[in-house]
Amino acid sequence: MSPKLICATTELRTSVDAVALSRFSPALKGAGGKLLRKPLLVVGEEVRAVKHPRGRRRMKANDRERHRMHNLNSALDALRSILPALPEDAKLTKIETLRFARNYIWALTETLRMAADGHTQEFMSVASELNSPASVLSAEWDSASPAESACGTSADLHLRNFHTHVNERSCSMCAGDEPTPHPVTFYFTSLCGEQLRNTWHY
DNA sequence: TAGGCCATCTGGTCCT
DNA sequence: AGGACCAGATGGCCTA
Repeated sequence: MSPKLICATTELRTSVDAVALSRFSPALKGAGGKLLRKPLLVVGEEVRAVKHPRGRRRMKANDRERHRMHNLNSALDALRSILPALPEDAKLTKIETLRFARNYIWALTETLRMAADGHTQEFMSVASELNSPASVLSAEWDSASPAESACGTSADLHLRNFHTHVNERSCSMCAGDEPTPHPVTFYFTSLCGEQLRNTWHY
């Protein structure tokens, strides 16, 4: 027998007070169409939760878990906000955000490495030739493996133009190496930092 | 309608 | 004991 739902969502107190049973609750839409799930109060469950320490502990644990996941999502949003702009409607999914960030870091590192290797002039020309990321479909920015993309074996290449230039030179990624911070990176960050920002941030 | 993505709940495990 | 973290389960929404 399913729990009996008693009160309306407007009568809810804090999520700590309520027994959260989102699977039984109607979905609510917030600003921007974001899905809001308010827990419904189930009187029988609440009484049980108040009476039994175990139930109360569970409610607190649920609330903490909810809060933890919200923090995680906030961090992901913060990460999305510093990645190159994409078309308005193309909000990256969680997995896409993480992969894109990894690839983006790798790409920037490669850019700096090229500059550090004495290809400053070429680096500048490559940088100036880069298309706006906003003009690239989001799918092309997402890739499971930067190394795959660099080797041209992945269908969904990201930073296509950039990789083209990298591939023409020696590509450490093709040897299966993980991208590692280059000592000279910091030197060039201070030397060319402004130009990099202008290139990659829109 | 199936599949992808997401939010939430839940129980287990580890740590302080 | 209680909190943090994790993975599995579940159900809602959206889109092709």
